[in-house]
Amino acid sequence: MRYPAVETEEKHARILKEASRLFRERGFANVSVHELMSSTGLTRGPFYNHFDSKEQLIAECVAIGMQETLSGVEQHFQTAAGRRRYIERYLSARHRDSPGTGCTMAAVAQQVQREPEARSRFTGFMKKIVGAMSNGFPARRSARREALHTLASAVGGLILARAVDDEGFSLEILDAVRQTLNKV
Amino acid sequence: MRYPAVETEEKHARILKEASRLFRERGFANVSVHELMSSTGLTRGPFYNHFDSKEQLIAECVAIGMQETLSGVEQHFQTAAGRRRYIERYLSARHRDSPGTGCTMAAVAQQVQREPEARSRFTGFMKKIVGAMSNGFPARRSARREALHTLASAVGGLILARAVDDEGFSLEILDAVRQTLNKV
DNA sequence: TGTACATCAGTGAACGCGCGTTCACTGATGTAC
DNA sequence: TGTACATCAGTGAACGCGCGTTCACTGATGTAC
Repeated sequence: MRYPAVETEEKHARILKEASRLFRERGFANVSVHELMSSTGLTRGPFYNHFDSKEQLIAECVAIGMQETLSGVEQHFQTAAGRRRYIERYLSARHRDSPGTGCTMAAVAQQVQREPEARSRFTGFMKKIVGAMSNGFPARRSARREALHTLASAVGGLILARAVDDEGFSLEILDAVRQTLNKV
Repeated sequence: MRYPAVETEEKHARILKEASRLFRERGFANVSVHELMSSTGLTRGPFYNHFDSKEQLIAECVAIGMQETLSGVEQHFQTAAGRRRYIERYLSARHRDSPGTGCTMAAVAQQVQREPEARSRFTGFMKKIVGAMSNGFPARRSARREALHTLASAVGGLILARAVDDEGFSLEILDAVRQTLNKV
């Protein structure tokens, strides 16, 4: 049957939002199209009314997540104090425990290699993020290097803190990276 | 039919070696038991003569890979010069392009979260690696923090360098992390 | 040392399962008159 | 404004596929006598 035109766009947005969360929480391969549609209250069929393929959905979700991070960085890396607060939050237990709403890089960096379209979007946004971060470092000559190193440390620290199954060790990793980055 | 007892152990070792390489290259989920056995020259059946399950094989492979890294760190982090050389090689294009024989942490950190047995082994080895790295930092008070931060930067840098599909940008990431770590 | 036979690492077909994707069908909505 | 009908976002069964795992069977090896 035909459905109200207003609801269609809203459903499309809901699929994207759910997918973006689930992909970050459990990985692309561990979220099925069926589950995704069920959690949006639909059956599996109409997925292909909304998207060409799962691969395309993945690419869109990566772009959406990276845009979120880019916006956050643009907003907070204007000043050294803002940068400090951003890093503080990035390397918190709370961020570690909520990958579904957290940084896309830390969630999908390893999986993105095997998804060409998503990988390309990932790369484009990462360049913009590094550019935005550079503004937060005063020394003009080394700003870009410092930005790249800060990004690698923060992403690496978060990934490792999530990988281990020992809470004390996990917090130690987050603390070590946070303290070192805030000394600069 | 019955097969020579000598060959059995050799086949077991070959499965482990192949799996360890393939898992790092393509991820646990993207290497099937069938493919693994084929590449060892066998059919799929006898996999279960050698291992209880794919899950158990994954855990063993993670342990083997982490042991390799631990040995390397123990060997090279005795002196500041050795540490420098190790980091230089860790953040090289060559290491980036050979995940199959490279660092297990950078290859499986994100997947290990969903494999409890592998995760536990990963955690145990990571503690030992951090301990071994600490010896390479002279300042006794901050050695452990510096070791953790160095590890997070190196792993994060390698993961991000592998994630992007732009060679120039990828090299820039490796260079930035390498230069910053070698300044300390 | 030679013979009889139990052992067990292999073979390869088959199992059930969940996956991404397709498609014939439905019927309230939105439109043309 | 009221009626006739084309539209199309849904439904839900079905597709082929590859997965991890099981199992009845094989026959040279290794062992007991």
